[in-house]
Amino acid sequence: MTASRAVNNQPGVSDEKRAEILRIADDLGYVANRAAQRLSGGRSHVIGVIAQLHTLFTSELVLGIGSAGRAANYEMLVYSLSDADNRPPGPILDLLSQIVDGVIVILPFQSDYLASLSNAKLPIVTIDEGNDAPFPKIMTDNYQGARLAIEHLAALGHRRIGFIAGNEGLASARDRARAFHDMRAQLGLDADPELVVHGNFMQQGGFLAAQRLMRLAEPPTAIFAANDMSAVGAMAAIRESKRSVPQDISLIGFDDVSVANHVHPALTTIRQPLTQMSRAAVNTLLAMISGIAPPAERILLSPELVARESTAAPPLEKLSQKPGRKGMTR
Amino acid sequence: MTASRAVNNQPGVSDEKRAEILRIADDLGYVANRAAQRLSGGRSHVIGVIAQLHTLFTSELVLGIGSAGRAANYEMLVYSLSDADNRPPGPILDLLSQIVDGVIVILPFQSDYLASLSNAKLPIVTIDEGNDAPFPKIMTDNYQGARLAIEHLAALGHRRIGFIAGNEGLASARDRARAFHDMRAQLGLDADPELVVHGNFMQQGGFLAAQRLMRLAEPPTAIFAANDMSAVGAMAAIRESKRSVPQDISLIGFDDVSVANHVHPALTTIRQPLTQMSRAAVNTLLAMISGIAPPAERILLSPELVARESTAAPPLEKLSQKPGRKGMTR
DNA sequence: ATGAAAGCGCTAACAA
DNA sequence: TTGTTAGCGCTTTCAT
Repeated sequence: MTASRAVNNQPGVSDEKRAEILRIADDLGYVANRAAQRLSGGRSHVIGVIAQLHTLFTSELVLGIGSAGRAANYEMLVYSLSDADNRPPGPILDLLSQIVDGVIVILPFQSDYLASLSNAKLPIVTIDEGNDAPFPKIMTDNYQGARLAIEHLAALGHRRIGFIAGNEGLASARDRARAFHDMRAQLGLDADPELVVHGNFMQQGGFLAAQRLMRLAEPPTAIFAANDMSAVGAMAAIRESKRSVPQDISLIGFDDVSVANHVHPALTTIRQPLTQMSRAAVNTLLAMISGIAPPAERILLSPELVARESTAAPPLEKLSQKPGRKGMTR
Repeated sequence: MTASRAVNNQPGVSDEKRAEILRIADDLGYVANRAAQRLSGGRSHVIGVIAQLHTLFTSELVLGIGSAGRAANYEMLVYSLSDADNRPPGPILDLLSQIVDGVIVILPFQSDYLASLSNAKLPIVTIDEGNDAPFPKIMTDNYQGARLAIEHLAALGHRRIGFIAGNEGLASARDRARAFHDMRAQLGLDADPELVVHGNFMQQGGFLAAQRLMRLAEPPTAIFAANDMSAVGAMAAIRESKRSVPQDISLIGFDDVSVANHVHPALTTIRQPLTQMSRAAVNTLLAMISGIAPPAERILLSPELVARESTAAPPLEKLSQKPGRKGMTR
């Protein structure tokens, strides 16, 4: 009836009638039934998010998507993937598609998720990965970010830089590793293979990794951790080895998750533009929902160096191996 | 038609017909439309969760609810409250009620949330607060937990114990504070009011609070932080003051969030039985959905002391002020 | 044991 | 500009 048009701001209703209808609707405390809207082929004005809520980075991203959505008058519902969840995403998408107009997928650690996503009949945008998937992908330029990190350390005078790698299943981790190796070669830094250790993007992995670096015959003077949580773990291991950050060892992370700024010393890191990412994801998705072709197959956002307290010049006695300086005590 | 009965395991279908229907359904890749189920007055087998995803504790609880739900063949959808969200919960519940069979609310920092929740026409269970709300509440015995913490410290020999309080708007924080004061009096511990400092359940608040404690003319030999995140912040402040945990200062937290075990030294803490809590919440909710009256208006779960590395006996020279011992150097 | 009819709240396509 | 009709996928209730 006319009421539907009025409530949905659609043309073809006289101003008086519209005002009257809205008044009555308000009096009645009318709330649109989104499920019914969707069932009858319309739009529910709800977007779905599929995410693994295990990391701070993901939670913050979800929060950002929520705000961005709300700003566009869209509600958000989250489907939380459990860590051990190996079920195919098909049924989940089926469930969501009954309610939401489109889905933003923050890719989980387990890859191969994309394959089954591809034949969904719902607008989808992915965040943080999915190189060869048939829908738009929002990501930070991880390669460029890692370059910034190494350049920062090199500019401070570090030549022997350790690297705590991330989860190899993730493209983001691979890009950061690639940049590390490239920059190391390019800048002529110490290429000792022992300086590269495995991590898993989590605190504990960072701790173990840094422990190994600290036990090296000649430990690095700086460490680049592939994400902030690893860096926080690394910080504990460095302290445990009776060294201090940044006096003895400089430490830089990646993400700029909120803890980075609350840890002590505050962590120097590469900021992923979370707000921009969530906004870009929402905008792209809404465009697709409106039938507009996605603006770009891949949106690459620029990371940024946030210099805080955990990086400094290396200790003087290690500054260089130039003859004549070696052995200086201070 | 008969198909509905067959799919829903309802009586009144011959075994052959049922088998045939299920086979065909499977062939067709049939997936029930939950929205339609709900629209027509049935059950969607989806539960909703309203939560603020800002703290690790909340995220872990949500994950737990998801598993518990899945175990009972229920899916879960999360509505994420943004931190600055002051909108009344009414519309959110309206939205959710179109999709889910019941809602678990993890109460956000802003209180007064309950009032508007009360006239919902949907089964609701709250976690962690809501003393005088008209629905079941699941919570840990915070008072008892805080008692365990103080008793642990006292048993190690501490007499001068600092307390980093939590967000006063939360009943859980108030209960823990109350227990601290009661136990202090009961055990005859040092009652210096300067030993109690404000916190906000977050890392940064804990850091600031511990800083104040460390600057006291006579700092405490042990600190009880009202939650783990505060404790992690406090640990940084203690270190910054050139003291070490637990040699100089013992530290105990509350929650047993996953980082507690990954921090170094690993944090002694009071464990909230997260799995039990989420299971209890889900079970209670499912019972209500089935029309069974909730088993209890309030389910109180028992916390548990998890002794790790951050607590120890106080330094010998501070052990007591008994004449004749004072001034001992070791 | 099976099926037919009606309706949940909406929107699309059409008629007036 | 307004209203009517049909149908989205289900679960009732009431026949058969």
